[in-house]
Amino acid sequence: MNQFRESMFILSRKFGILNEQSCVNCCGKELSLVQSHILYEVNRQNQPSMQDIASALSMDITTFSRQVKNLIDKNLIKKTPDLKDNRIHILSLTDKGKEIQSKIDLEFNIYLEQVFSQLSEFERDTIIRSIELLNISMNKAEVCCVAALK
Amino acid sequence: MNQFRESMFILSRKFGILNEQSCVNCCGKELSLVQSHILYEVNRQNQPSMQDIASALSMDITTFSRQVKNLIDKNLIKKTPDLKDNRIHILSLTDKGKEIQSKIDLEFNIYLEQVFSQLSEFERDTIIRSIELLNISMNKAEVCCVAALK
DNA sequence: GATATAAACTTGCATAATACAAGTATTAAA
DNA sequence: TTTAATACTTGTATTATGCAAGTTTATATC
Repeated sequence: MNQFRESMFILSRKFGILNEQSCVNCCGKELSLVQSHILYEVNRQNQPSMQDIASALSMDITTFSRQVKNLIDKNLIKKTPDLKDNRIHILSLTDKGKEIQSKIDLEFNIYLEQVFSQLSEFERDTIIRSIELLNISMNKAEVCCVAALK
Repeated sequence: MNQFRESMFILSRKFGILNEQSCVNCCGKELSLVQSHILYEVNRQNQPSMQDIASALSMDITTFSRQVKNLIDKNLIKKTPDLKDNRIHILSLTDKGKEIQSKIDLEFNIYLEQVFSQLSEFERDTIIRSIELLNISMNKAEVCCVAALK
């Protein structure tokens, strides 16, 4: 139990560093880690609203609103009013946003390949399935506060 | 590869939320998440210096220095000069710090039990070993920037 | 159809977190 | 005995954060 928490703590931190490094390698100080997360998540989701992304990143909506403004100023994100409900703003990446996003992705994959090259096919599969299994059981367990993330 | 990143992204975020919730449940607004991480890490390591903890949490040393000051003001942490080298300050938890730390631990374990109760003994072991394996291969791979964390 | 309620954001504001530059104090190296 | 390096601290400016209170649009109630 404690062993698990400790390992997860370290893994999380390392994963964070990989993300940070990928972001820095790509864009230096032009883009913060949080902003790169927003690009990542907007790219990942389908026609997401502000709420969708903010809650996926568990960010306060007001903080998020301002970060989106920053990203629009940098011409990385677009905000389109929803046709059915004008309160909702759909987020999407601009061409430049897509470019940056895939550049970060590339940087990340370079690191990831180094990590995975240490492992056998079987180990890789086991790890990926383990992480997915863990996510699933977290979804089941925490109805109250963690269920929102999929 | 992308599947891995996506699952890890979600897992990291959920783990972060569990940590945050444990921290909030324990101490409300008395303690920030970062501060709880410091307590956790000081408790985990043996006679750690400022540098040790700052780098384990990949925090800037100046930011860390100020957070330590906050925690000393809250009477949760002690700073003792190293006998052999007076530049180095060894960190340790005060009694109150230990108390808070184990209270957060308790909160965290309640969540964790809910998660693990969804899983079989075998699944649990596989998950834990997978995460450890992943940590090990990350250590091997990233000599440059991630190797520091153990 | 008018009014009340709620949802999806935005902005004001005060506080906390961050990191660079430049400092002090102590130890190690030349 | 200088010189350099390490371990930390403080000054300062910038950014991030989140609550309160706002606007605008949609939904529910009568």
